[in-house]
Order: sequence, then structure tokens, then C-alpha cells
Amino acid sequence: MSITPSLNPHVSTDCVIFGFSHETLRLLLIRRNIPNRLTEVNDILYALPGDLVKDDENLNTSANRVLAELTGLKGIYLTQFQTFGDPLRIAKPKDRAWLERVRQDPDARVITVAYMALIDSHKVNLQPGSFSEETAWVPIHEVPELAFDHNEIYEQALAALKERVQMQPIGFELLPEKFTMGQLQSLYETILERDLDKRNFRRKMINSGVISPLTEKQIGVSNKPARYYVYNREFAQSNPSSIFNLRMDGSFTLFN
Amino acid sequence: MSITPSLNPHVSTDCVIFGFSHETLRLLLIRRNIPNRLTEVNDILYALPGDLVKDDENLNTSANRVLAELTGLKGIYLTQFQTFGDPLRIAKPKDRAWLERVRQDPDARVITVAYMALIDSHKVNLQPGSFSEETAWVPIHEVPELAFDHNEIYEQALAALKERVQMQPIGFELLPEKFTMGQLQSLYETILERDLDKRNFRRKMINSGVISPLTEKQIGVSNKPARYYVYNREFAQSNPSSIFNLRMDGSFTLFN
DNA sequence: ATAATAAGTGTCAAATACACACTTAATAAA
DNA sequence: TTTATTAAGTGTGTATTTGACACTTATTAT
Repeated sequence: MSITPSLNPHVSTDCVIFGFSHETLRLLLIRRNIPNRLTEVNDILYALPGDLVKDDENLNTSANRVLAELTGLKGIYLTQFQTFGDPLRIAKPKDRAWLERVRQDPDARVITVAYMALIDSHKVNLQPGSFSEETAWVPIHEVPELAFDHNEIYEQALAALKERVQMQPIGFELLPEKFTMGQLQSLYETILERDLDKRNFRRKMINSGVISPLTEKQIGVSNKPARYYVYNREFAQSNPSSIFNLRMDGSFTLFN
Repeated sequence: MSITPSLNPHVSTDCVIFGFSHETLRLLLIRRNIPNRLTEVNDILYALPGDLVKDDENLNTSANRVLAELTGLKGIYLTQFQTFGDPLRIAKPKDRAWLERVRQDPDARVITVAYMALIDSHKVNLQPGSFSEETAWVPIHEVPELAFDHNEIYEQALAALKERVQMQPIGFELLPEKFTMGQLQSLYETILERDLDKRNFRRKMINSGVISPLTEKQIGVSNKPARYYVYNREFAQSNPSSIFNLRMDGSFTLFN
């Protein structure tokens, strides 16, 4: 009788998936057309990808499943950052229509464990089929009204990203394997919403040891070709994250 | 028929409550005597305080309720830090006995949203009545085997505390209104598990502006009496947390 | 050939971090 | 009442890190 017998109707995971392309930080959203009984025109509703958690499934597994179904990718950077459980978070009328299409028990209260994913958006083959709806990379400054409390979730994710990128070497997850110093700096400037000094930035990045230069350089650009670098994932993981403090706000550290 | 009709059987909050007394970081645990059918002796099981979330209740509200029922205190520092949802997290036989006493639906899978509370343990009037079981402040290095996955939750909380205490001025939440520089340093040394230089520590704390000296000093101590300080809660909250970077591990900051 | 573009490079001054030891004020013990 | 004990309180010098700053280089486009 039930379509999704192994889904826990009270717990979901949602993924805030960040990508970086064309010098812009982007969000991967899904779009649904919701029939509006009043206007007889479809409402278009955007939302974060997510799903109910299966009864035998870990939270991390669930988030990874959502991510893999959507992008076809596995093993990408994915981290839990906050759980949202306002009793009214899915109670708006517009959202009800969505839920009625998608959920077996649309009245159930659902708390959602939110994850942040960082992904090289060039790797993604969007697979609209699996969610049978459209997906889109939306620049973070053009994020529309989202379903449920997803705007709040996204904002919290962005804040968390801004914090974490200064503490841990995770920015690289948003770039291709090989990247230039210019791309890296542009990424940081975008996330932090401030300009950084080119020479100081290079010095810090190189000295930190988390990236290594290649001999390979850009070809076909109409300016001095930039050297490519790679992220030393092993190095970063085998060293205390403390060696990589990317704060840049005039703060000072405490203690000897 | 049901005893607790408004409880969501699938979502709970658990509180890792830290206190600091006698130079020791402590955890507030609850203790239950669980009848063991085999030995006919009661098993003693410790656990983190927690409860199922009510259907009309926010997660934060729920955690605050647990905290207030246990300690009688309101308005104390309480922050969500991670959600735990392993499908088997409450499946151990010992834990089943507990659940059967406490839960209407002991078979339900429960995910738990874990909170970290920092509290001046001297303020607490333990109220064993409300949970109708005992509570105890346990030194963190003497934490026994806990129910469910509570050992893991506690360890994650401690790790989170260690991180956050270096980023945000939250250590003060563990101290009385008035405290000495020695107490503060001892607190930090305990949390960070390393010795700190007295002079550098004082300088940093004073310069940060988050504490203010009083004219009042200790009385009745058999050594030079220490000056008392107070935490400038308003100052700390009205300034970007970035001014208060307490890292102390030889890291360096990135960028201008 | 010239223009346009982004890459790449070094130094100095200011701020911060870190290491380090003696004096002081109180009580306790002799 | 002298002496011992204990923790508080205080300053400086060196090394490291930060932050500000401008010109040259390599490539393609015109």
C-alpha cells in the first residue's frame, strides 16, 4: 500500500550544495511545478535537494544518497552543519501543495538535518531524472524564495561556509583538480565578500603547504599564462587543522 | 491511554552540560537503576539528560526545557552542535531496558539533536525530583560508560567546546560572575589540555576587552589575594567575534 | 608593432607572538 | 614573631607574522 515503506516520516536531510563557476558562488537547487488550484497556473517552487531518511539509514548516508542521486557523484565533501526543527517549518500553504505530491504523510512534522556540500561544479552531470524535476545552479545573490524554511537553511549554510573556509582548507573542494592562484583567490574573495591582497594571499597559501605548484601552465589565454596548483589533500588531513588558519580580519590569537 | 500524547517518538534532544569546579571540568549526568532480569541486581546506567521533543516545540525550546527541569536555571548558554541518527544508536540490550521504562514506544528509531550547555555549576540547585532519578557532576576524565551513544555525543561535545573556546568568548559562561585571572587561566588550561604562559595569557585577555577588573579582591586566601574580573557580555556580543581569536597553537592567519 | 590583460614578484614597517624570573601579599607553621 | 608557603602580579627583548604597496612579464588581440 505505502509507496515508501522504509522512510521515517519525521526526519529528513537537506543538502546545501555549493559550486563555483564563472567567478560566482552558486547553489544547486531543484525546481518543481506545483499546480495552484486558484490560478490554474503552475507555481514554480525552488527548494534545496533533500529527502526523508530511510529507517535503516545513517544521516550521513542519507545526505550522500540525496547528493549522489542528484549529481551522480560520490565521495564529495559533505558535512552536517545544523538541524532545523521549527514545528511550523513546513506549514506554509504553498509548501503543503508540494508535500502532498511528494510525501506519504504530508501532515507529519519533519525535522531536517542540514548538510553543506562543496563540489567542483564542472564534475557534475546533473541527473534530472532521479528527482524527476529540474535542477539549476543559481548564483547565491540570485537565490529565489525557496520552499519551507530553505532560505534560512541556505543562509546558515553560507554563514557556516564563510566561517569554515577561514579555519579549514576546504575551499579547494570547490575548484577543479588543477587551479590557478587567481582562481583560488577569486574564490576566497567571493566567499568572504572582500578583496584580498594578491601578494599576501600567495605568500600565505604557499607557506601553508596545502597546495603544490605544477610545472603546467595555462594555454590559450591572452595574458601571461598562470601556473596551475593542486591541493595536497593528504598533507592537509595529516596535519592539525590549526596550521591552516585563514582568518584575515585583524584578529589576534591568544596565548603562547 | 497514552501518557505523553504530545511527544514525537522519533526526535529527542540531549544536553551535554559542562561545569567547572575544583579546577575540574565536569559533566552533568543522570543516573538510573535499571532492573536486570538475569542478575536480579539493579544495573546502574548513566546518561546525558534529554527528552523527546514535543510536537509543538522548537528544538531549542526542548533543550532548554530539559536543562531547566534538571537545574532550575533559565537563560544559560546552550547551543546545538550536532545531530546523531545512527539507526542502531539505541539498540543495545541494556539501553532497551531503560527505554522500556521511559518511552511509550521503545522500538521507535530516535534521532537526537545534541546541545552543549555551559553553566556556572555553583548556580545549580540540582532538582532530582523532576527526572525522578539522581544527577551527578562527573569529572570529564571519569565519565563512565553511558547509555546509548552518549559517550560519542559527549566526546564530540568536548571536541566542539575545545574548538569554540578558542574562537568565541564562551569560557566565561563556566565561571561565576566574579572570577580571578587564575581561575580563568586554569579553566582554559583544563579545556585545552595544555599549560599557558601566565603573563601572555593575562595580556591577551585584558587587551581583548572582554573582561573588566573590579576593585574587589579575594579575602581569606593564604597568599596574595587575586583581583576579581567580570565578563563584559554586552561588549563581546556587540563586537564581531573575530576580535576574539583565542587560538594558541602556533597557527597563523591568512590574508590582509 | 602596439594595446590589453592578468600573472608574477620583494621589501619595509608595524603588530603580534613567545620566552622568560623576580617581587608581593596574604596565611600557616614553627 | 619569625619563617615558610602559596599564588598573584608584573616587563622586556627577540622572532615571527602581517599588511601595505607598484612594477615587470608573458601571452593574445588589434
